[in-house]
Amino acid sequence: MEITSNFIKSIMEEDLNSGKVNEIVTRFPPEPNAYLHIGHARAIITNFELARHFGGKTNLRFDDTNPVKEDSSFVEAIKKDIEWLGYKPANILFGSDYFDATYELAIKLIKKGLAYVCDLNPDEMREYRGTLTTPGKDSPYRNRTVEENLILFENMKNGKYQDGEKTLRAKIDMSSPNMNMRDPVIYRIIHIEHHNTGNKWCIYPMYDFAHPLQDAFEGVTHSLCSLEYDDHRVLYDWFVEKCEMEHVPHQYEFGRLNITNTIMSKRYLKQLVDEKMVKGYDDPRMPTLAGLRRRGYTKDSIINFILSTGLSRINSTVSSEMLETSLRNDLNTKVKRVNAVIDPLKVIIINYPDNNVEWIDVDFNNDNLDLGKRKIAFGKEIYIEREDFIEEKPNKKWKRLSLGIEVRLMHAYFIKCNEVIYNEDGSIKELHCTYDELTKSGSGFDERKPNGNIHFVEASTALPADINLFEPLLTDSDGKKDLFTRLNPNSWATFKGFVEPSLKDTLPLERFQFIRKGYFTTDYDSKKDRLIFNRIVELKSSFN
RNA sequence: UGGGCUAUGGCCAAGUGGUUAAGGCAUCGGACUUUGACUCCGAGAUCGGUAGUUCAAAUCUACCUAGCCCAGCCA
Repeated sequence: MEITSNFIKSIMEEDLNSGKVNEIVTRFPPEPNAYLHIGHARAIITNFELARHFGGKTNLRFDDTNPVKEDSSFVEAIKKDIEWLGYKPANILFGSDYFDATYELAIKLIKKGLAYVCDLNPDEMREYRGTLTTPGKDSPYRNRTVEENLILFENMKNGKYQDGEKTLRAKIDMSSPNMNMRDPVIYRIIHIEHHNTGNKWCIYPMYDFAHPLQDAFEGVTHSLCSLEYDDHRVLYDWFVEKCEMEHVPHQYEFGRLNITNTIMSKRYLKQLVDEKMVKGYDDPRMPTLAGLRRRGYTKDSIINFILSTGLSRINSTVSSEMLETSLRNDLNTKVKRVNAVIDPLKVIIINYPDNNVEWIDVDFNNDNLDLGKRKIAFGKEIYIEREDFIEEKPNKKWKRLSLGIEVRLMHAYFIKCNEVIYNEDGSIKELHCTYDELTKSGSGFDERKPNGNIHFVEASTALPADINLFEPLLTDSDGKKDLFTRLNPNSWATFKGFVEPSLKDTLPLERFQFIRKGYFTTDYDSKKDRLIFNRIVELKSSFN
């Protein structure tokens, strides 16, 4: 799928045509403090696809300017996710690669009288900043001399002060209606080991200062970010200008992507993992890229989904059905379609010979014959889906099995149900049916139509399997409620089912359509003697 | 009268003065069907509101309304 028309694409076209830039250079700048989720996929895909469309390039740059929150384990996870999506960064970089250069630029600002060391503590600074409707007032330290600031800043760098004791601030305008311009902090003191630079530094640049400079260092032309940075843009431009950067990058903002029934908050995702409400960041119910991968989503389904949602300056919420549709479209003709019974109900064909199993040749996928054929078994005892039987046909629309009703077992015979055998508790134990030898599939029989077609597996040859079905993690979307009270107790259900013999040697992440039941993938933990499948999505259904 | 941003069918989203206002998802009809799947037909908006400019406006102007973001030494 080609990236659709959007406002950023238009800007890039104009910039290329006007000669403002010779090449499109973008970057994806994750902070290595969490796993990437489907919301991040929009940023990744937009940056990479746009650059690719124009023959440009994209860097992966870890925004690691705050060592108290960041960790190299996240660096590896993020790299893996991007690689999985199929994108190859032109360069893999770290904000911390530029700490020396950034430090020099801070000194440059001091020398130009545009930055000063401030002794205000956090409470005082908040007080001096003013409010949304009232201007702030100048820090008492605002007019220190360049010489004094230079010495103080060097002392900061050399570890002469405690965390929080001093900051370096840009000298802009304490009465600006834009809070970001009220002398923002650009360096703070943090005595903690950094995952990349170790203990070399005890001062770290703030995002607003570091980010535009990093973009400029790398020759980024179009720096894409989300809407909430809109009123940081003037500050972004201020730093690029005042630091006299050779390359002048420009920031453009787009809206975040939300999906219905999906948790898109780093904090909540972390809480789910930390409090063991899920089995980790790659739990198949998680909207992390790692979780979606384990769930069985293909990278193409995710990319196509993102591209199909478009891009604008609106924070949008698209239906989760769109993601599901994208997966179905991707897999429909690509994967084998096989028989699996998730919630088995035993059926005995009373007029079929004992101890006999016949094998039937069947295409793996009618719509893609290249996938080949396999043999499916039929015999005296079979399993069908418990939900495919109701004693009394409820209405004319019911296209499954009922007492006295005849259906076709796909690729095999018509069967008619004659008797229901019950357990002591009144539940259905098994069904006694008869089959009609004349109705064998492929025989050309057309004397009568069955009341629908259902799938089955032959009992003696079927492979037992754990089949996991998922529902959304939360029961509602009221973000005000406590996470615990919103948890969906049915988000993970495991069934003891059976699959057809052709799945004997399946490997993790192989994908199938279980006929009439949805798309499934073989779980990472699946073994030859203990098959495990995860449902990716159900098939679309106009029933119910 | 703090600043900024946004407003096209149920959800996304093209469209930048002249088109019957693209497309996708969802929905509702219908055809087909050995998956109630797929596929194929068909159905739906006058563009937040009001007033203007113009031969002509979703596209320009003004005003209004609604929503989102900003007061971290987070990003």
